[in-house]
Amino acid sequence: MRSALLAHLARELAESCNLTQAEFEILVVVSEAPGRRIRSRDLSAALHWERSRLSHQISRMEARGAITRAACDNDARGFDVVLTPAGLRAIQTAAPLNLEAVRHCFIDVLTDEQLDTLGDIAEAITTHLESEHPCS
Amino acid sequence: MRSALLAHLARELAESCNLTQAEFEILVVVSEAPGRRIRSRDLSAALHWERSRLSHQISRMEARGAITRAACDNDARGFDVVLTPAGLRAIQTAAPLNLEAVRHCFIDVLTDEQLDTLGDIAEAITTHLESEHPCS
DNA sequence: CAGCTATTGATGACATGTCAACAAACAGAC
DNA sequence: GTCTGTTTGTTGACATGTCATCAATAGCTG
Repeated sequence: MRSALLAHLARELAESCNLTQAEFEILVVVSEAPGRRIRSRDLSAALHWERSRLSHQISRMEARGAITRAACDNDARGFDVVLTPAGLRAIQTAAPLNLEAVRHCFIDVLTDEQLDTLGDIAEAITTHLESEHPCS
Repeated sequence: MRSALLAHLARELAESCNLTQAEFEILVVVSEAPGRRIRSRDLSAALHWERSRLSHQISRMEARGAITRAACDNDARGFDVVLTPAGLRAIQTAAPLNLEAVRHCFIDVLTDEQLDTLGDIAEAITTHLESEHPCS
């Protein structure tokens, strides 16, 4: 169920906006950050991605023109990820469409009660996992 | 939640049995098939995998000695995937461990009521998706 | 049987993710 | 300041997944 749902959402995203799931996630976080810019380190933490994965992905997206790297103020090692106008347009187009898709395929299909229970389930499992694996 | 859970299970699988998620799935289906052999076409259908992906994966697993290709009776195009003794041992070791991990991280954490609801949720969404996307 | 179309796997190009090793910059102890 | 260990991001090798394409075979229709 889970994989079918995610595959469906990813497909819709790709078809309607020409965006990858990964690209979408990055754009969401960057666009929500103050000043529409965020340091690479914080981005990887927000996404729970490895730094290396993020580095590759940023390179690809930079090549496609959705984001750019900008010098970081107080740390010469890092840099800020900044949305280009094109990237901003992309996320502004995609976000409402994706929201609508999620609502249509997920929220609307379930009762309020089921949604509540699902929230409890997610919380229970997450808590349990964290108690077992504090590292990650 | 979902991704953390799956990542946790995959990690346990890898650590305890030296098996990939993909390898595990294949071994499960093959070991459950009559005669512990199954045709490639049917395997890809059972897993909802692309044939190409399966082809690559089978090549890799064949190289590692978990399975072999055997001629198929009534169709010279296809072949049967057969477990080697090593593959059989691997799945027989891994299956109970994985079952235990799932139980520990998932089933035991939830109430019976939550499990019931989760089943309903999965069914509702799956049904809805299929009605929208009959092709897949 | 001959000819056409569908099915089945394989393959190569490419996109993406992980891992280990690395260099540069930071930060604290001295 | 300098040493030392840590953090940050990059890189290259590799594993894996997708896509388009291909060859061989099946199977149907005349």
